[in-house]
Amino acid sequence: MSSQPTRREVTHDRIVEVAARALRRNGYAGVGVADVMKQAGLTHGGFYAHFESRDALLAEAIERAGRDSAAIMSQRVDASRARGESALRAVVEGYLSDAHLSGTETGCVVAALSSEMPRQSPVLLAPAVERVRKLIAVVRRALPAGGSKEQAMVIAATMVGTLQLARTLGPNAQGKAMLATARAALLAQYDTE
Amino acid sequence: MSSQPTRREVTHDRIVEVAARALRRNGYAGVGVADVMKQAGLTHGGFYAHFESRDALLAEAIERAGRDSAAIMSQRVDASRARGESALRAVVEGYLSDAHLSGTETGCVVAALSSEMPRQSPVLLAPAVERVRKLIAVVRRALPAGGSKEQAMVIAATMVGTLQLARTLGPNAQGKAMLATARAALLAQYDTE
DNA sequence: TGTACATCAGTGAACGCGCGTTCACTGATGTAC
DNA sequence: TGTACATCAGTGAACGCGCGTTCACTGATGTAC
Repeated sequence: MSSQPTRREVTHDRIVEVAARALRRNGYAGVGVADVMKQAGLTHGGFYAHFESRDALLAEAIERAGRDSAAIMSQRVDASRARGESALRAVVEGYLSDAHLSGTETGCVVAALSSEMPRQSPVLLAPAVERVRKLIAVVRRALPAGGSKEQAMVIAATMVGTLQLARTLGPNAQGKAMLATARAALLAQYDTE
Repeated sequence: MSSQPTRREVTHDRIVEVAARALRRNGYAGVGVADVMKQAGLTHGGFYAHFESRDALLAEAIERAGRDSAAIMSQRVDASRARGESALRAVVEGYLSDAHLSGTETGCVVAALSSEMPRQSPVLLAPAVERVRKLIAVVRRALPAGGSKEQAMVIAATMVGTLQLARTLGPNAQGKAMLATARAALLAQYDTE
C-alpha cells in the first residue's frame, strides 16, 4: 500500500478499528454510527465523508476483524511449525483458550457473529461467508500432513460452537470446563503429529 | 395445567408462539412488539395487558422455542430406541438435516441465537443458559451406554457450530456438504451402538 | 328468566426517545504566483 | 518569501422514521338478584 497514508486514511482506519471491536462485542445491531465516531474521537456528522452508509462500515469492519484474527492464527501455525511443535495444537489451544472466552471484542469474528450472519443483507453476507471460508482454510493449514478439508470443516465448526456455548455458560468454571473438554476431544482425535 | 384455558390464555399463547418463530428467524433485535401482535391478529396496544415488557415476551419465547425443539429431539430418541435403532444417529441426522438448514424459524433456538446469547441482559441470559444445558442433556440421553457428559458437550457444540456455518454458507450445495461432513464425522466417532 | 351492572380483552391514537442520515458551515492544510 | 485562494477534514444542528410504551375508551362476556 501507500507508504504515506493521508490524514484521511488514518482517520478512516481508526473508525474501522473501533467498529471492528464494537461489532464483535455487541453484534451487528450494537454498532451505532454516533457511538463509533465518538470512540474514534470524532463527531458523528463526519461519518458520511468516510462511508456511504452504516452497512458499508460494517462490511469493512467484518473484513478487518477477520483479517486480524486470521493473521494471528496463521502466525501461531508458522511459529509452532518453526519450533517443531504441533500446529493444530497451537490453533486449538489458542482458539479454545480462557483468554478467547472472555476476549470477544478482539477475538474471532465468526464466533462472535455466526448465528446472525445468515440473516444479514447481501452486502454483509458476502464478507461473512469469506470469513467462514478463511477460518476453515487456516485450520486446514494447521492439520498434520494428509489432513482433509472435511476434517478442517468439522474442527472449525466444533471450535466455533464450543466457544459460543462456553460464552453463554459464562466466563466461569462451567465455560472453562466446556473449552477444556473440546480441546481434549479435538486433539485426541486429530492431532496425530 | 388447567384443562379449560381462558380466552386470555389462548391469546397469550398465540403471541408467544408467533414471537418464538420471529425470534429464531430474525434474532433478538428482529422481534418487534407491533409486528408480533399483528401476526397474532391483534393490535399492538393490547400487548402490555399480556406482558410486562418486550423482554418478558422474549424470555417466554426462548423457553417456548427451546421446549418445543427439545421435545422433538426427545421423541426422536424414544422412537428410535423403541425400534431398536441408534438414538444418536436419529438425533444427529435430525439436527444436521437439510430441513433444519433452511427451517430456522422452527428449529433449534440455540443454533439460531447462540452468538447473541452472551450479550443479553440477565433476564434473557438465564433462559438461554437453560436451553444450552437442556440441549446437552438431550444429546447425552441419546448416547450409547457409557456415554459421558463430556462427549455430549462436544457433540452438541459441533452440531450447533456446523448448523451455523452451513447456514452462513447458504441452503445450497455448500451448506449441505458441510452438514453431511459433520454427520459422517460424528457418527463415525460416537455411534458405537 | 330477564335485567342491570361489573369485569375483561382488545382498540387506536399519541408520546418520547434513539438512531441513521443530511447539510450548511468552519478552521486547517496545501497550492499558485 | 509572502500573500490569496482552493481544497480538505471535521463540526454541530436538524430532520425523519421506527419502535417501545402509555392511556383513555369500547364492545363483549360473565355475574348478581
